[in-house]
Amino acid sequence: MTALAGAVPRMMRPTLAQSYPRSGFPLEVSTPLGQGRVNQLGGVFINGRPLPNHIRHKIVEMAHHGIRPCVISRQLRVSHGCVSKILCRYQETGSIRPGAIGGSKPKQVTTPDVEKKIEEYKRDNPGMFSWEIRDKLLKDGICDRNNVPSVSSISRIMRSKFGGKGEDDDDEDEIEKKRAGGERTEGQTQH
DNA sequence: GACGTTACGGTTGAG
DNA sequence: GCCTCAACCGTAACG
Repeated sequence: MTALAGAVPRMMRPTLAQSYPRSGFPLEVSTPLGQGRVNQLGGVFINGRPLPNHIRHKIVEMAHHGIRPCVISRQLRVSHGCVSKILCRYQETGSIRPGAIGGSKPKQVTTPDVEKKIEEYKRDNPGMFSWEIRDKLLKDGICDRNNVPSVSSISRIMRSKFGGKGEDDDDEDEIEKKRAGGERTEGQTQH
């Protein structure tokens, strides 16, 4: 992360494809969650996806009990780099949850201020269209032509704020369930 | 042997 | 509705 682009690589290592005997990873297992892979410790993981919440929870819990990271790594079959990362983050933020994956860098148009204003407009006039809100943001001087959010951004914000689902209580278990359900259906459609 | 760090391929989602 | 791209993920390996 802190590696500079032009810096001389400190270590030359084989590519992952070379490290793993076949198809980039050692083993592929079919799990209800889709593309599961098996790491060197025999643990199942999904490349690019966060570890399940209960595993993350367990890592923190075991660390709390004074169990050493290497033992946690072996017991839960999670790479020690991952254990170290999760514990580090937990110490810094107090949260075991993964960061927000995906999304573009905010273009500084949908600032909390703007979001608040959009909410306000929508509350005042629920029938208001996105383009009208956009217009009003300009008119009220909240944004100018350069930083006004796009119509699709506005409708996205409105969907998240007024979409009908209780967006605020993003309970971890709910997220887990949603994810598992979504991925299961995905798998089913493929299967 | 334990642990911090980094390169890598992969996934995700806002714009 | 599709594409792009930056941010994050976990693993493996180095030091």
